[in-house]
Amino acid sequence: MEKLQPVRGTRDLIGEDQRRHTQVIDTARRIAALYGFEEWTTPIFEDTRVFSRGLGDTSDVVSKEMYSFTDRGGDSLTLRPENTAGVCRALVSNGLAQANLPRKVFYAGPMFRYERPQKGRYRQFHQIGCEILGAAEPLADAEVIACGWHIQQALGMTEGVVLEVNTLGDAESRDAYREALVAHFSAHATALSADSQVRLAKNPLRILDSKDEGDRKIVATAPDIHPYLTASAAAFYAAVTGYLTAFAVPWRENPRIVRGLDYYSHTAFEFVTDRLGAQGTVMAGGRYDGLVEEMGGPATPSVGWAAGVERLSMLLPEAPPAPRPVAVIPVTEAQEPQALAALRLLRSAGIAAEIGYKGNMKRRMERANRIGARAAVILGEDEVAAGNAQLKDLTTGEQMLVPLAELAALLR
RNA sequence: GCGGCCAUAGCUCAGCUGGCAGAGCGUCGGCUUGUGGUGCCGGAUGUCACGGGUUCGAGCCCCGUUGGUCGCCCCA
Repeated sequence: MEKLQPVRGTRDLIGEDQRRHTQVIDTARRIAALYGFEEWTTPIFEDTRVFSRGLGDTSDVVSKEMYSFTDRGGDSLTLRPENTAGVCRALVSNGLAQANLPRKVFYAGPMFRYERPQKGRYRQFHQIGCEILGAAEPLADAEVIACGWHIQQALGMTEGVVLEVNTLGDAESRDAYREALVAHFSAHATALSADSQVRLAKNPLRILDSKDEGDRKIVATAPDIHPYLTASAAAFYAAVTGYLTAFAVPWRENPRIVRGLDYYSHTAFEFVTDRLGAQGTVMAGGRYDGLVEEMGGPATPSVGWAAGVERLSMLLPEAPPAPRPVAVIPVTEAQEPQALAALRLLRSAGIAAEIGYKGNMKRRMERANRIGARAAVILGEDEVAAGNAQLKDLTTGEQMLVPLAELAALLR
């Protein structure tokens, strides 16, 4: 029979991998709650239009990178490639866009993109994210970034990670900037890489993050957006960065950060590291003032970010340790009832405890060691008769006789 | 969609110019019938990724496929 393997770009989370994953999500959930975010869970698949609206036709995203399928009712459905669109759709579907804004949403869960896997990049991967829906104020941008920064701090990974911030301005600023960029790159068109010559026609902003050596020289002399900002867009950017400083979040300006889609405006930011090969972005986000309208809701200015759990897991300074239970060991079968009673006692006291299902005492000791038990509670005929147990510390090897009544307190 | 590198035991890997399939770790058993982890002795484990080809003979050479990995494209 053919050996079954996980499908390309998917993987199992077991042992240390799962503990890292859990730590990232639990920590993010806890910190996000401190900032007033409530957790939402939206469906893993949606009507394809939830994701295709607003994407336009400038990229391969819709045609090549979504897991889309037709269900038995003939509807086109898509496994969610990201969760911002789903959250915006949920806001509208549940009638929440009408009142009580802004709404602050945290989410965590699997996402799916049909891509070639590489370091930190999978076909089923996991994201956490925070969105503030219905807030046009720059304080919202700064707060959502501060929350992301705080999560990374709580995970102990801010060493080597830098927050880069830029603005895309408003529509008027961006149109002017795009024109200037096209003029600059057109003047060097023949020197551009083949990829970038295509970008020049399709999505000129993307030339700014080309990895081609020759392109980079031309990019270096390309204009920044800042001279093209309208007065109000410039004021918005100044307010966001001022609030970041007030929140004590270290940041630096990177005028090369862009976004490809039209519904983005103003703030764009990325937390980047050089420790993940080609996949240097750890957490990325920005302001999207047009997306909720794309979902059929009212104009709802919003800002948020998403982060890949796999990448955050790889950056954890150390793996969370495996839990170390207490092993309860009857010396012979005759002590099994007392062993079960001790198990119950320990678990009721909130102490993780295990019992082997078979084997003599030696086997059970070996198993206790293998599962990483921190202590063994050994119940023999003599101990049981006197209401005692042997309590053995499996790290030091020290063993002492203790009354059963004191067990839980000694192991807490 | 495109390219570089890789694929031998559960894991990490060695395998000479093409000549009997190997090591360490792990695992199992024993030394030790009321004590793990450290010691000593012993055992088991392979479609050498898959399919073709060359050869007296292929883990090794050639072609293809699949998978992994690192990049490119893309990155909502």
